[in-house]
Amino acid sequence: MRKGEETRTRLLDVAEAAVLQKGFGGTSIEELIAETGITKSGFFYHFRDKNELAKALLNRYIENDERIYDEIFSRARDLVDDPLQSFLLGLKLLSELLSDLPNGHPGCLVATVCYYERLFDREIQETNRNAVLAWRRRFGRMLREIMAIYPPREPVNVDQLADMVSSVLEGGIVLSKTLKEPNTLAEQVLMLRTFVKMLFLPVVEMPRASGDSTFLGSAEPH
Amino acid sequence: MRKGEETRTRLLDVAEAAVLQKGFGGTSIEELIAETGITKSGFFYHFRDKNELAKALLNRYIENDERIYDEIFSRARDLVDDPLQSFLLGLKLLSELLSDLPNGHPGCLVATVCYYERLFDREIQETNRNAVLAWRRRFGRMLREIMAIYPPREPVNVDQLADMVSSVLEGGIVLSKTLKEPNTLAEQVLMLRTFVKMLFLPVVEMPRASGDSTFLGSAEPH
DNA sequence: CTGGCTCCTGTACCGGCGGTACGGTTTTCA
DNA sequence: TGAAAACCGTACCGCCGGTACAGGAGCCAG
Repeated sequence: MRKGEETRTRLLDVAEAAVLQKGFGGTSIEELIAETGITKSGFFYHFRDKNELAKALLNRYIENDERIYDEIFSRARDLVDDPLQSFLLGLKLLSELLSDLPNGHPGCLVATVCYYERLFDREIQETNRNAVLAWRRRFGRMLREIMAIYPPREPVNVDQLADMVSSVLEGGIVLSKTLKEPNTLAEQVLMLRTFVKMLFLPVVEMPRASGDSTFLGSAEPH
Repeated sequence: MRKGEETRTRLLDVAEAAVLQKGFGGTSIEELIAETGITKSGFFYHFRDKNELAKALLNRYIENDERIYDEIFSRARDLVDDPLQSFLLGLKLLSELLSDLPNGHPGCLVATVCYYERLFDREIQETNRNAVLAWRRRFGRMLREIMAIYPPREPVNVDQLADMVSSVLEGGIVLSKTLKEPNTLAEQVLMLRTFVKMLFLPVVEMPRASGDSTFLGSAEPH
């Protein structure tokens, strides 16, 4: 029992890294068992076929993902009481966590599965769909709390705004990976944070004084 | 010459649809030639290997993508003179175009390639990277024009804001496909539009009266 | 100490697929 | 009409996913 779990975990670790770099179709079982150090029979002892490997991989990824969000936003909630400030802090913490990843975000399995729909059975697609719906509920819950206090400056649909968080994360990952700019993802999260801040925080007429206008209109040419 | 191009185009059409549904690794050459109605020899007459098919596929996709953006935003530019209003109109037109797709957006090849990096040579990855950089330049150019007139309400980096457009599009596609909700993508684009609007359009103290949702805000710059 | 369970290894085999090689054939256009 | 373009047919290779099945090492309860 103990030994089996350990091997299985190692196998999943190797598979996850490979799949995020080459996709499911591009990842061969033989390559996984070579790197894990087991035989083909060993692999098929743990997983009936590639589809079941994908299932286990996706479930594990989603669970881990949820855990991370739980930690971040509950910590933000502990530090700040106001729901808006707490959410903004959570986004800040998230962006810090993302920019601390040494080689950038490795990629999102949900997106990988999404671009592989026809290869897997309905169960996996349903799992994937539920993961995205869980994100919608999670961020939606927090946004509803905010909206109960802060009237949004523009009329917005809560679910769509919640989806915006997922969109920016998924899109940011694609950009970050494609550009090979690890920081882009974290920057996008901060940009989203600016959006939320602007949407809910009342306008304050700041005295035009201090020089905090770092980025304002000036970016590199070209 | 003429016939060859036609077959090649049909092959690329079939391949693009298949790749967006199953990824490169999940798409077999044999299945492509079966649907196109040619033989294996015919396939390898047009493309030396799968890598070259991917290259042609990606280049064609990017060109078409650029063409669509050109059309939309130049049309918006023709209709409205103000750079901000023109950009907002462009986003509106884009969202309409996206919600008019009968089966939703089929997927973005740039994202597919991004999740397949290790499978292709550097040339393809470079092509993909340049496509994203072209998006950054495109939206950045328009945003700079806007910023020359409208001071942003919050300090933002132009490139990061330009990337936000790409992020929301890429992320919206993932969400739309995963949720099987074709409209989600268009909604996300409109949400981004709200962001841009809020960021640049001056605050107007509206008398709390009628339904609010006018698309083109009616305020004058500055 | 023994039997049974978990966790594998080893070997053999199948069919599909990417890719190569190469000769032949039809179609197209100058 | 003739050469180039655009294929077709066939045969073959090696990798890979998957199946089948036999067996073995280690551990733990009775």
